[in-house]
Amino acid sequence: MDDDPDTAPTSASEPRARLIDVARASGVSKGVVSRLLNGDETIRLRPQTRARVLEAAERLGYRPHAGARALSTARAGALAVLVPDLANQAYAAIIRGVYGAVREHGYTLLVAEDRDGGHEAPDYVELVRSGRVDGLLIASARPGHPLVERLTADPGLLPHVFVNREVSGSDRNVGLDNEAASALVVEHLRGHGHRRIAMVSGPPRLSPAADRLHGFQRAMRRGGAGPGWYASDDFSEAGGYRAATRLLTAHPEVTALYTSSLRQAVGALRAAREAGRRVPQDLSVVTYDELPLAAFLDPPLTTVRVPVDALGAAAVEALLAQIAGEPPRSRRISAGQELVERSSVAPPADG
Amino acid sequence: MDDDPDTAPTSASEPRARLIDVARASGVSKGVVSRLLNGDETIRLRPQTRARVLEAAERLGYRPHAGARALSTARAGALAVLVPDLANQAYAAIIRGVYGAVREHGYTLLVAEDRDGGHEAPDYVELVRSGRVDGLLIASARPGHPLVERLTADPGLLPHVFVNREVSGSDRNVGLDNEAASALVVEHLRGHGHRRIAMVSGPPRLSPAADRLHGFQRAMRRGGAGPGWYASDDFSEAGGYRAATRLLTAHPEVTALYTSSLRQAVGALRAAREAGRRVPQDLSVVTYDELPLAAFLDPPLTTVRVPVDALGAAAVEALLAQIAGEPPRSRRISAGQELVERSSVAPPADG
DNA sequence: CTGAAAGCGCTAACAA
DNA sequence: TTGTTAGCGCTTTCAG
Repeated sequence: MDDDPDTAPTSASEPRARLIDVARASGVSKGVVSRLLNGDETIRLRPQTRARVLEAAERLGYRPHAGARALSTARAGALAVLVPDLANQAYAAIIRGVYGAVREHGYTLLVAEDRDGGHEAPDYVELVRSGRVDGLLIASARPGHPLVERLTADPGLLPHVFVNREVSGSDRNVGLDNEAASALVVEHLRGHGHRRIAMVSGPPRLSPAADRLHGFQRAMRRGGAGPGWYASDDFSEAGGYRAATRLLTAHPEVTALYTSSLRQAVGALRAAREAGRRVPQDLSVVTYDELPLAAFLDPPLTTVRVPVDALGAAAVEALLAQIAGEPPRSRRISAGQELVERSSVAPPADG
Repeated sequence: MDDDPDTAPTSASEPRARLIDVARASGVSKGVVSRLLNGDETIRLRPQTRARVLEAAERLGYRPHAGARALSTARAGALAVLVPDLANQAYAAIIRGVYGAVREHGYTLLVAEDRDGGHEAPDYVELVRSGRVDGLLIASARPGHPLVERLTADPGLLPHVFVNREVSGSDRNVGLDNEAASALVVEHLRGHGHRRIAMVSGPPRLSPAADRLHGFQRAMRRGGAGPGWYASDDFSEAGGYRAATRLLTAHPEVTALYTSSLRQAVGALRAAREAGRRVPQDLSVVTYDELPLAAFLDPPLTTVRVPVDALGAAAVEALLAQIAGEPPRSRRISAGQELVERSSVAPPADG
């Protein structure tokens, strides 16, 4: 993969080496070079020929032209990932997970921000139809999203998977076990003696939010303490602030708060301050999203870490399988969730 | 640009329409369609022919194949932007700025994370040499970076600009006026009566960090209060924490802190807490990076906003000019900096 | 085992 | 004003 910058022709004036240049330099035909370089198993060269070709390719710094290849194979060799918000670290984590997997498969990744109120949204379908990418990893699904609606109406339109956010009715969802993550939190809190737990939930129509809430309620009921309270709002700081404020005023007896995103946690922390409640002495807080910031908040937050890399890998594999013509199927990653304990959880004041 | 999803052929089975399909459907030749669709001025069709072609293209949902076009024009129609850290909101802002400009020029943008300790770094040169993109917007430059060194040794290797982080000796830097931003902060603080101001600076070898520090010192001297104190560390939460701690213990007389990034500010806030200093009563804080999080910290932080969109636009323009064959030249955006006042600044306790 | 040649979809130079 | 045609660089089938 790597080439040596010292031997490769790097000067601007020097035109890029083409397949035919390598062929000529090594005294064989284009076909041979192509097949060899692409790892064609059926090709049987005598060792010295093979070495000669390889050496020439190396020496000339040969790189296949992506466009030419795309033209003749009808494959772009690239995938695109759509995230709703680039400024959100949680999506950066998803992108990284996806990126690693994409590279491992020798593909290029195109990252696009598919914002909610996005001005005139770019046409992602076009990305595929123009042959720039072979398929879409969609992490920005939401009800009413034009692309999602088009895709649910006609799933065969283009290869795609929905990452993290599931689309009901689709057989191309790749997600995490959000319910289990919530259960982990509830168990942790109960283990510390909390019974009156409230949850700051996300937008109810977004599947991860709904699943986290559902998991929370199930775990609470399982613990025999009723479903607990909750308030839904945006995944943002402002959303967390509002929801936590509502919760804390309506149910002052709450001793622990579980927020659905780190950004919400930041807002909830502010709400707690304004309500005059110290964390963790007067209120314990646990949040979804294990990110560096969590360790630097006041106090450092206990979080649930979820296997984002595995998510990315699974999503890419599902998409590639689809591109290869296999029938689509949804997947859920459930292993690898864990609690990261810091200092935002303490036993409730009244035991 | 937009096509109507209802009339365009969306079914998977339907093969994509090619240029020749449009030509046949409208009874003209490929050349005509190509020239018309590409806005060739010299072409003079009779109105009804033109309408017929346009209608056919629309009806068939024609999208030029990016690879084929790249092959015949020797242009990919795409650019790549390299950022050091996707999880950093500051770079998300840069990406957005760049993205807008790229779209306006009808190009596609490829976002890549070019991490410092990045495992085996992908070969970004390859991105260009393989014809996948036409040039690189590099926001991840740092001393010792292999790509940067290669590019300074041989700038003609590929079209590129260094965004935000300048590379000394290069004539392809597009940056902000970091010194002016710092001056703004110092003036604001002095206006509130502060004289003993310290700065939490970034890695000294990164140009924005050095420039911000330099601007700080100049502004301080200009105010006749000596250069002020400073401590350098990473742009991260941990870096801000360490530097602020050092500053606060070595110079307890400091009444105001200026941090070089929002992440540093988060760490500095923690350091202040641990030093028993309330913000802003005992210590005022102002930071670089105007981002949503700033409003939700405790207390909400006063920040400097810098014109990131203009940065992106200028960078893209510079790169496109270079691709078009114009001689490269560096640019600096200086207008549009402003202070966003929140509640982390108060007059010093001792006047 | 290796070479030749067709063709992927598009642009642009040249004819008509 | 519009049509024809020769590539762009690569893969792949089919001969040799």
